[in-house]
Amino acid sequence: MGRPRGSSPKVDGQRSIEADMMLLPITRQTVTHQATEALRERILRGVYADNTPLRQDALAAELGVSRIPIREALRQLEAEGLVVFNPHRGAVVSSLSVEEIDELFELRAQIESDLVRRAIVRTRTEHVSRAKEILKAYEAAFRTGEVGEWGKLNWEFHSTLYAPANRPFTMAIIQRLHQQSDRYMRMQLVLTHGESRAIDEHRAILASVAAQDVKEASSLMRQHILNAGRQLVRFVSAERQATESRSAKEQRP
Amino acid sequence: MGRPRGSSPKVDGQRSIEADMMLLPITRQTVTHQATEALRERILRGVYADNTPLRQDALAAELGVSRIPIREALRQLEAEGLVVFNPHRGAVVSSLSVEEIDELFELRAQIESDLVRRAIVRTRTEHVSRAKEILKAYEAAFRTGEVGEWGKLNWEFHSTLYAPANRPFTMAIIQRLHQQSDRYMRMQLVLTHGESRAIDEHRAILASVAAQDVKEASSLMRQHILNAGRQLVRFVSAERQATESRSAKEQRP
DNA sequence: AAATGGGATATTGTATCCAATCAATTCGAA
DNA sequence: TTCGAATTGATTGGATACAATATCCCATTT
Repeated sequence: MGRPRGSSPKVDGQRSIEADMMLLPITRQTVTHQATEALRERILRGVYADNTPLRQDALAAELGVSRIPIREALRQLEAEGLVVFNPHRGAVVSSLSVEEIDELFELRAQIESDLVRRAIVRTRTEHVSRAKEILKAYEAAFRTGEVGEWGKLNWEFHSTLYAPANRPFTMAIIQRLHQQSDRYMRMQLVLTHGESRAIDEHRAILASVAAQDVKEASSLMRQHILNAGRQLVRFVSAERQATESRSAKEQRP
Repeated sequence: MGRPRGSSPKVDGQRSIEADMMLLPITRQTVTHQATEALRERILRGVYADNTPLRQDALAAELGVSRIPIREALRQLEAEGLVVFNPHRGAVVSSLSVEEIDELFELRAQIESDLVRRAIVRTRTEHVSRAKEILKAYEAAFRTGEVGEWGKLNWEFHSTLYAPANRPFTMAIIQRLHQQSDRYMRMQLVLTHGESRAIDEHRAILASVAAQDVKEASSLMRQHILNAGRQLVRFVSAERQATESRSAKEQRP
């Protein structure tokens, strides 16, 4: 599933093509696709923070492409909820209200607790061991403060547990919800040096999954997500309160 | 909402502008936005059926615009799951497998039964009367066979019941799931002249909502959606079986 | 002080051009 | 004949240049 197409070498031409193949093993993707991924990555990693205006020319220059793929990428990210378009005023990185964050986590709790319930009866030992591996990497990233990796590994852990449920449709939706929530979780981790409660919760979840305890696993997952949500809502509220009063002070110094 | 722009006559010149203003009061939308809506509408109404290739040039000519807004619209629809891109081969209208349809309805049942549960305690009489109005229009459209209106009214009915829950995030997701499912329901209605079971179920749901019976409403909603899903899965399975054996016959006559 | 009227700066959209790629068909050889 | 390779035709992917809007800001005017 990894690389779309290994070769199709097309030796025909002259000869430098082979050399190119060596240097760029495979880049078999359209520029639009690459731009979409690059921009999504930057938004998720916080390079472009909330409400950052995304100027087409600047992005095009930055990625070394024309504006066409940039615009298509932005449209796609708009549909994913990561950017918002204002006609003739451009795109900005989307921002979730506290209420939306709260709703987001409640929705996740509902869907994901059901997913783990469905998955657990079909979970094989290889799933568990794979989840265990990911958890190790996750905890390492947590300790070393690599918040960039954190989000990806967190999703990998969760999705590994859900995979046996065989619900591709639901998974796609949940992945987007994870994207949104991880964006703020990452910020929280950076600024608070992270609570390690999530680690314990992950371990407990994995243990109950390994033990095939459907009820327990589902319940733990639900609480895990709701806990994270509550914590995050508190954090974001405080954060916004702070910046708000700060900007108010700037207005009349 | 019919035609995006009657013509774009480009009369520019001197004075016909006033006349245009009279005819088209204000169309304050970007062409990309209009193209997106036009294409989405056509896909949902079955003008472009499953797996129909969507040629950029053809669509551009059809809508009287250039290829750029078409491509951006297609990207957006791709993110909505209505079209699928194949690099260098173009976009085609997406098609759901029977398994995906099944999953889709189970997911809807889960989320929407919860939504109505949350909504019901905040439901006011005006919500109920509005839902009753929509239901009347819905049944009328059902009788007269206006399957185009059907999907829209079905969504309006459901969303009216969910609105008091105040869950914009969840609503956006559910709306997309409705889009996907209505696409196939519409086909079913056309070809089977429609079962009227949905009408009875809708009435029962509305009655339980009006009676503030949380448990009953949630349960009815869940069954309503699962029923529709089961019915649709049967229909689509049979349909695909038929066309499959038909095309097999064509291959060796 | 409020309203008006330009620019300046973006985005939005069109038009053209070219390269890369895929699909189909033709061509050639076993 | 049949299988495989090369050619061709059509389409997408992408760049560039340019025209058109729309918004924001700011100076000017009333």
